Amino acid sequence: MISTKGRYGLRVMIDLAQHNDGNYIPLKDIADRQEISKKYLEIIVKQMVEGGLIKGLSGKGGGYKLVKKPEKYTVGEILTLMEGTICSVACLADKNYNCPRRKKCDTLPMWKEFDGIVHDYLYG
Amino acid sequence: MISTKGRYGLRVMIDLAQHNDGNYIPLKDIADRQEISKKYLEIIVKQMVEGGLIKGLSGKGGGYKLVKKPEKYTVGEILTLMEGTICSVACLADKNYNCPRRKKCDTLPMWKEFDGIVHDYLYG
DNA sequence: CCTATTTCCTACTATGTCAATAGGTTTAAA
DNA sequence: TTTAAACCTATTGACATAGTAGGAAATAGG
Repeated sequence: MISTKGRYGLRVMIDLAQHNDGNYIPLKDIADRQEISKKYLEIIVKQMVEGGLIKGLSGKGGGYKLVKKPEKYTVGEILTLMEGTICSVACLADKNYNCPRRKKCDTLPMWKEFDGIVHDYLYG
Repeated sequence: MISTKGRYGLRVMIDLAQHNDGNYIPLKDIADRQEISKKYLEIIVKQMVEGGLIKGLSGKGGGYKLVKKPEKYTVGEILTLMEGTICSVACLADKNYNCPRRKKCDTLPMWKEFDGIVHDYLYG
């Protein structure tokens, strides 16, 4: 289940795309339009700045803006940043998670196929 | 992310299908084969009995068995029982969760389409 | 009837994540 | 220099996860 971080993060990105006129957009405006606590959004946009999805400018006239054209983003990259991973099962989420049963697991192939379908939709 | 309840539950179902000879299969055997704590599996199979996926028989010679033919089950129904829901976002999980923004939400149509694809794969 | 085996039941717990809130500091434009 | 904005650290209550513990009830076979 995608948490509020992923859902709100996506809505912030769409809001920024819809007001993508070159200016920095104050978080307050986004919070008002999206009806989400500005304080909580601060945590979310911070992650997005650190992840390189957007950039922020402090001070009067400051705010946030996209770093690339809206159409260059995928929902997948936004959700992956906010959620840490969008894998359906832990077995596939972390390369270091080497399940000792992976050679004989009857469900792993299904999970891999499922994960592929999810990825195709969100990144495609 | 599907939790251990969903993943283990599915593995129990497959194990029961692979040993579906009419006899009741003791949980100990399943736990040994699947290398999962029998105590933890008790919680999981209890849910599956209550959900009507399998039936249990107490006492010597007892255990668990499927209530219908293996091919009549879908992964979706098993995961839905174990996880409560397999919706990708809370906005779609609960009929009673009436988001006040649902009429104007820019992301809801995307989530609905995504959920449809997930559903098609898991129940199809 | 007795015993071994199995399900069934209640309770407990440590750890972590979620969804924020609170209050302040720094930055930069006008 | 004022103002408006990002930026930073910390805290919190509620809930879910992933089990563990110990026993009671049921049932088949001898």
